[in-house]
Amino acid sequence: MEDVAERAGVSRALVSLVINGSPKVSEQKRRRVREAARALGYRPNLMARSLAQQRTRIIGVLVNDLRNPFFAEVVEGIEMAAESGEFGIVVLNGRRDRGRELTAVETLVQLQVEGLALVGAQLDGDDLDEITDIVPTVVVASDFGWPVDHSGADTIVTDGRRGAELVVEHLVSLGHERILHIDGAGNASAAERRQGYRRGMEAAGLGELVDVRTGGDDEAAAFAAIDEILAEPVPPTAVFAFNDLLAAGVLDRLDDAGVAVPGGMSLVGFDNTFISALHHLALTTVNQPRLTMGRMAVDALLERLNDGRDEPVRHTLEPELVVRGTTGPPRP
Amino acid sequence: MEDVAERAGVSRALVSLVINGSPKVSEQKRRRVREAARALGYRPNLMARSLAQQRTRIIGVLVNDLRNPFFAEVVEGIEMAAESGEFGIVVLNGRRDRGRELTAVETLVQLQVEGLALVGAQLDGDDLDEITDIVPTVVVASDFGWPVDHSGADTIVTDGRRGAELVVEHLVSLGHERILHIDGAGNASAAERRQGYRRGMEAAGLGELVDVRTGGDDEAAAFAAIDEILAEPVPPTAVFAFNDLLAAGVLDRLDDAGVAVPGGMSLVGFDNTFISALHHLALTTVNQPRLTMGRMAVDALLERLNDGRDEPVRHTLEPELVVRGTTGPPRP
DNA sequence: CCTTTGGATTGGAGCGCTTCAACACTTTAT
DNA sequence: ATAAAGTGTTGAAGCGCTCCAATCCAAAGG
Repeated sequence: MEDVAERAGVSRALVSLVINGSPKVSEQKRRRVREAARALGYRPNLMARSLAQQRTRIIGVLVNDLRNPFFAEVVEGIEMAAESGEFGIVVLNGRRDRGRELTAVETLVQLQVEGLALVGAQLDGDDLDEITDIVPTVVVASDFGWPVDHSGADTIVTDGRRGAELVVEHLVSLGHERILHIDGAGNASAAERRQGYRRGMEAAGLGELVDVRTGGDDEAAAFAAIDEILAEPVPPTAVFAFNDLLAAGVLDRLDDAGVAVPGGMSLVGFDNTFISALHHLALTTVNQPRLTMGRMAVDALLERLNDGRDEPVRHTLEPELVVRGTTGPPRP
Repeated sequence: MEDVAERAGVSRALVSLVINGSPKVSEQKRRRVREAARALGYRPNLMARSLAQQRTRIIGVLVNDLRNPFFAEVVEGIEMAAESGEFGIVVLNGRRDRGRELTAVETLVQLQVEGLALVGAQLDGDDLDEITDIVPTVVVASDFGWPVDHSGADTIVTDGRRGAELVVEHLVSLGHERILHIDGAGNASAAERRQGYRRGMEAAGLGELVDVRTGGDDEAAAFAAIDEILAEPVPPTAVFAFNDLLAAGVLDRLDDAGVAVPGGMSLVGFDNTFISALHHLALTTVNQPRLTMGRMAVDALLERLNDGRDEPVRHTLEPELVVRGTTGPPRP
C-alpha cells in the first residue's frame, strides 16, 4: 500500500479511500492510484483490513456433512443469499462428528465471523447456549426443541413432524398398517421425524404397530436394520426411512434380498434430494425447500446484524410429500 | 488479551507465549494465564494473529461445483490431509461459473492463503499463470494440457484419456461398434476424455464411427443429446457419458423413451460416485481415487511450503474400470 | 563476595490496513 | 477585501496480536 501511495504520489490514506470507493476523491487521483495499484499488482490484505475495520463481513457455516446433497444445497442457498447481502461465507465440515463440530465453531469464532449458521449440527443445547452468547446464530435443518427453544439462536426448519405424518398418512391411505420407521439415530432431526411417525400412526389407530429401528444417515446404516426386519416372521409392508440416502441403502438391500419395491415393500425417504428423482429409484419422499432455507437463514442473521433484532425467531417451513414410484398398495 | 494479562498479573507477551504453547513459561504462570483466559472467555483473534505472524496456515480451495459428489469427496480428502498438516482450509464454490471462479481466487489471495487448490476449475491457462506467480497452486482433477504444462502449478489428475480408453475397450470387447460419447462440453476434464474416446475408437479400428455430442456436467445436460440420438435412423448401441451425473440423466431419458439398459443400449459413466453404486442404477463407470487425490494435492502444496520445492510436479493416477450392470452385449 | 550463566519475563516495535481530526485549498457569500 | 463553507488530502493513532532484544532474577561458579 505504501508503494502504491508513493508511486501515485499520494498518501496511504488516499489509497485506502480509493480502494474502498469513497466518493470524495478527485477523479484524477483516483485514476493515478488505480493505475499504480495495477502496475504493482497490489492486493489489499483482508486480514489487516478486517482488523482495522473491526468487522469481517463473513458468515461462518458449519455443516453436518458435505457429502449429503441435502446439506450441500442448503449451503448453496446460504452462499447465494450471503453474496447478495455483501457477505462472504466460510464453510467448515463437521463430517458427522460432534467433536469436530465443536472445534469448527471455535475456529469460526476466532475467525471473528459476524454470524454463524449451523446446518444440521449435532451440537447439544448447552453448546448452543454458549455459542449464542458470542455470535448471532441461526440453526438450520436441525431442531433443539420447541417451545423450549434455546437462548438467542434463530431456527429455520422444515416441519419434520408434519413431514413424517404426511408419510404415514400416505401409506395408510394406500392400505398399509405395518409401517416401520428406520430412524436417523442421533442425527439432529431424527427425534422430530420419529415423533411425527408415532403421532401419525396413533392418529390412524395404528399405535400398537409403531416400530422404530435404529438407522443413521447414509446408505450403509440401513443394512443391519433391513436384514433384521426380513428375518422376522411378519415383516412390515412399508418402510419410512430417515432420509433419501438411507432409503437408497434400504432399496439396495431389499434388492439383494429379492424383495420388490413397491410390490413386496413400499419405501419412503426424506429430503427430496436429486437422487430420489432419478427414474430408476423414483423414490417417494418429502421435499424440504433447501434453497429457501438457506436464504431464510441468512436473512435471519442479517436482521440481527443490520436491523439490530435480538429476540430469537423461528421459521417453520411446510414439508411437501412427493409421491413417486416406491409406494403402492401393500402386498396381500 | 490485555485483560487476561492484567487478571493473571503478567504481561501481554507472556499471555501470547502461553497461548502458543511455548515451553519457556513457568508452570505457575501458565496455569494462572490459562485460568484468567477461561474466566474471561478470551479467544485469540485469528486475524490479528495472522497479521502479526505473517502467515495464515490456511489453504484456499476453489471447487467447481459442490453439489457434484465427486468434487465434494475430493474436497473432503483435501480437508483431512490439511488437518493433519496443521492447516485449515477455506472452501469457495465456483458454481460452474468461470467468472465466479476468478473472483473467488481473488478473494482467497486477499485472504492470504498460503496455498491454493483448484478442484475441477475452469480457469484458463492465462488465469493460471497469473495465479501461480502469487501463491503456490495445485490443480486437481482438471487438466491444463501436457507437456505444455503451466508455470508453477502442480497437477493431480486421474488419467482421463486412459480412463476413456478403458471404457471403449470394455464396450468393444462386448461387441459394440457404434459407441457414442456425450461429452462434458467446456468442463475442465472434457477434452481429455474426448481424446481418450477417440483414440480408443481408432485403436479398435472404429475411427469412422467416432461420434461426440455436446453434453455438460449434470443430469439435465443429457436430455437434448439423447432425444437427438434416438431420433436418428441408426442410433448407437452404447453411450459413454462424461460423468456419473450425466449418465444418470441419460438413464432417465432412455427410460422415458422405453429403451432398456443394457438390453437396448449400454451406458458408461465416469467418477464412480456413490450414485453409480446404487443397485438400481448399477452404473458401469471409471473410478477416480478421490480421497487420494485430495491428499496428494495437499502433499504437493506442503512440499512447496515446508520443503521449498519449486519445480512443478505432476501426478497422474491410474483410473480403474468398474463394471456394473449398465453394460452388456449390443442389441442385435 | 562478585561474576557468570541461563531461564523466565517484559517493553515496544511492527504486521497492513482504516478512520478521524486537522489541514490546505477553492469557491461562494458578505 | 474578508469570512464562511465546501472539497480534497493527509498525519497519526489504533485494531489485537507476535517476536525480538533487553531485563530481571536466582542459582552456580570462581
